[in-house]
Amino acid sequence: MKLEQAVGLVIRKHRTVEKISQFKLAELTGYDRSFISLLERGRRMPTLKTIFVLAEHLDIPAPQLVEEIQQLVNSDIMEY
Amino acid sequence: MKLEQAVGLVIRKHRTVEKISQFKLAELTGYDRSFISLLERGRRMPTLKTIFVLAEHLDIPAPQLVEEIQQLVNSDIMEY
DNA sequence: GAGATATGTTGACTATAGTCCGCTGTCATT
DNA sequence: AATGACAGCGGACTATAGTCAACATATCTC
Repeated sequence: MKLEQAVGLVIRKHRTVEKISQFKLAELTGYDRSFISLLERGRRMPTLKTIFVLAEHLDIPAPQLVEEIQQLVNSDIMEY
Repeated sequence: MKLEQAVGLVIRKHRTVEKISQFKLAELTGYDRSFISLLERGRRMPTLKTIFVLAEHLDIPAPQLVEEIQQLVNSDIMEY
């Protein structure tokens, strides 16, 4: 799977687990809601800083977030 | 410590451990040498993609690279 | 002291991360 | 059917990641 897609899936997964809306996550992190949407749909590649900020507010260590992303990238899961 | 500084230190550390020059790392990763220099001096915040590419050619898992960066950020080490 | 290697630095450029605002569609609730 | 919460999506914008060429300095070796 493409890196952008993996990033989006992992972010969305943790956001829904935390039961918060894109709006709320945007509010928490200080990012724009449309940007959160772009990230989750795999249309943007975040900087490392963004990963740290998101991880913090999704209550997950940044390295673990990256780990999950990497596992998705290395998997054979496809999108269509 | 600032995130950018931590990124720079960790990259440089692993590059020197691997005993390769900035030039060589640039060649391996496909990035510009001046960009490697900027990163190591904490003047640029890489995207997550860049982290993955660098990690691959520095022979270290990306999550571990991020882990080391986080530890530096959370430490009390100062630069002056 | 000339040449080779490694890094810093900078200025101008291109690509893309991230903002802001607004409109659309969907779904659930009343 | 109206309202409200939520997400997709667009265009136009600003900030910054990453390129490229060039010059400077330091060190080391011959």
